[in-house]
Amino acid sequence: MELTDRKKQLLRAIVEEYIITAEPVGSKSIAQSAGMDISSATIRNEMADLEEMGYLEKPHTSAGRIPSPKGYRLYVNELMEEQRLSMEETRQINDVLQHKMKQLDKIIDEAGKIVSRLTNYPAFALSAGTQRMTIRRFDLILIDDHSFIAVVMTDTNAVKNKLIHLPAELSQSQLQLLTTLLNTSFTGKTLEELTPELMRMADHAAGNTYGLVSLVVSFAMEILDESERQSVHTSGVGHLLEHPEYQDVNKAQKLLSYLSDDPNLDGFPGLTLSGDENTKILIGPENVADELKDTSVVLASYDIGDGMRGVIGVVGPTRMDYAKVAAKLSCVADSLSQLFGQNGLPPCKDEPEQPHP
Amino acid sequence: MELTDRKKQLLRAIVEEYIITAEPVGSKSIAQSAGMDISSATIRNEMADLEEMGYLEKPHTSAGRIPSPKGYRLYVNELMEEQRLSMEETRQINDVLQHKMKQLDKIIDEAGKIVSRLTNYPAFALSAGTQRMTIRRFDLILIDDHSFIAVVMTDTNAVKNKLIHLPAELSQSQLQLLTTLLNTSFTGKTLEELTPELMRMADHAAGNTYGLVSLVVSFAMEILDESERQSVHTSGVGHLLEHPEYQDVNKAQKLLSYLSDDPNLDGFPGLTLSGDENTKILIGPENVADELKDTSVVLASYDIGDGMRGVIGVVGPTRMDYAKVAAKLSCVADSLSQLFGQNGLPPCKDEPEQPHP
DNA sequence: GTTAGCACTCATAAAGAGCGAGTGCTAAAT
DNA sequence: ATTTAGCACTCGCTCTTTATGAGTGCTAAC
Repeated sequence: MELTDRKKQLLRAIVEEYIITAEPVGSKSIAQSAGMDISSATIRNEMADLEEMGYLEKPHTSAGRIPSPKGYRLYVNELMEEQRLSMEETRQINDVLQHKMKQLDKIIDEAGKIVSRLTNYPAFALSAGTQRMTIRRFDLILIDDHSFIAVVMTDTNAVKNKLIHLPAELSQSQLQLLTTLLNTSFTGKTLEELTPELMRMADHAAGNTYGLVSLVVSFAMEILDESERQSVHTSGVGHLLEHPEYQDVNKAQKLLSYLSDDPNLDGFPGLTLSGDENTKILIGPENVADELKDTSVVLASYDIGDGMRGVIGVVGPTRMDYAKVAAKLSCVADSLSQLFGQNGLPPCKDEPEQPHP
Repeated sequence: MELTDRKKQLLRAIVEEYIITAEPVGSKSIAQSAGMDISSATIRNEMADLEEMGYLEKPHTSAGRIPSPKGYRLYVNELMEEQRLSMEETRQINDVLQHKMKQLDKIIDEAGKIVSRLTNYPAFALSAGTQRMTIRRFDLILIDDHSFIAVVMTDTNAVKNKLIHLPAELSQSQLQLLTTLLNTSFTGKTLEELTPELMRMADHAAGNTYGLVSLVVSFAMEILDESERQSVHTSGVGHLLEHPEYQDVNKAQKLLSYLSDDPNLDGFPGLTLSGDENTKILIGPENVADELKDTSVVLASYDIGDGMRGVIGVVGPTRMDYAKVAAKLSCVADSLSQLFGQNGLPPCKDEPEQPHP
């Protein structure tokens, strides 16, 4: 069977109608609304064809048709018009993001909230360290004779610190020595390389020194570990219930707990986003996670700098306004990329004000 | 009308029955179940009295009775038996908390999740800085000739840092000078005192130096501001839909968005927790926030050390197993207090391992 | 290839019937 | 003065029935 141009236009009309009304669409309403000048009977014939080809489905015999996942897929790939946001909308997105807090995870969280508010779907955001990180530099600051602060900077310029207390006394000169030791032996190493290095050191160092070193190094390992692990933030889960497909509490419940009780990362969408694509749409069964099998996900990725990418997305029924959602999402993603790219040092954004020269 | 002892026992039986079944309870079922040896007719009379006194309500003429908020209040205050958790349950709570991550906000988040899983109600956690904080100490670490890390330690021993880049060049000696300046002029000041101090300095300092100082100080102000602001984490919102009172999607929706789209702190429960109480129960209309008017909240507060207290709580229908929930919550709160109290320096918990002496 | 017409299907809404849990009241029993 | 048994009455549920109407598939004419 041939997928004629008219069939495509018809499919498009049906998808768009269904996106708005959430009701199965019948031949008649299409005949009236669509610009095409054909009768409902003809449309019925065409619709029967489209159904046979797998693009449409009937919820039951005497209802209208709804798009199948395959139908949505065709729509997304070929039929959908890229939606352009108004200046106003774009400005809003940028404003809020630029304005709000400066910490990486706060920004990401905030971005999720914006997306959710913008689209009326639950949103999620995950930051992914796709690359092996290493420690660039250690600094130790003496606080009093029983405690010091360890400051660790990674090669992606993230800086973390920790206050460490000791039972034994500690002098400035000891600390100096320690700093040198750390900076010569443990910089430039990945997470996996740190443990063996620590072992090697254990052999030819004083017990005392070794103890201190291992304290700081294990803190560094925590940081690397945490930064490389991906975590999901969801926001706006409440929006789910606004949509008619989730009036059924059971259905909503399932999805809701999947989203809010920190999702199992294994099947979570977005991890599979390959490097060259910026947005991705997963329709119904295309999702890996069981809980999302009749749910669609729209994803956009953004650049955090230094080879790291983050992913932000929304979750909703397969009847989703893909065009609009994709546009909004990609705007937010761009805005994020820009925000992070701004000074090449993402996790520690400078103040916009510069000191007097 | 007299509130006899029998009436109280009756009320208690009704509340407990209703907590389990979520159905209005009739005179007959009480007559059978309750240990009291009285007939259903007598119970009917008593129930009519209780209703007149405002402890019970009828959803409609020919249904059983359900407890009114006033009824729950009496139950909570006088009738409820303190629930004791099994050793096993207590151990679990402690284990998970002790085991999991070491960062303040992560712990709090985790605690929320545990509570939610434990009670099957959505939980929230908020950390409250009830006390004015000040900066105890500044350190600046030179990275290269255009950037340095500012490390700031508050009087509650929280340590934060930030990487700062400059257009102008920077030397180690300049940085040294700056550090001294900051430590003499800006330590021990509260958020409000910092701005005037900065102004004073502006008068008699070189423009260059002033610019640098103001960069670091405004970072310090951000920290103080953020630490003093309260924020809410919610978890397990999905559990809401498990309960029959939220089968009505509209009802659920309202509460859900209130909880998940960061709640307006103004009316949020828990802020009013006065110093001497450890747990608090807010029943239906006792809540300030409109969205919670027919919802109950159980709160427990825990000690973060240094005069700071955090609050953790769950949200659910007024038909809530107050005894059990309160017990679990208070166990988690104790566990948290202990966790933080452990070494007197909450936000920067040490490793459990100590270096060899 | 397109359209008009018509019989057929089937989800959904509205209306009615019957059920039964629960109440309030009255009158007898303790 | 309580307590209890008995009984008529209420009213939310559920189940069934009926009606409605949107939508389809098919056929025959254009």
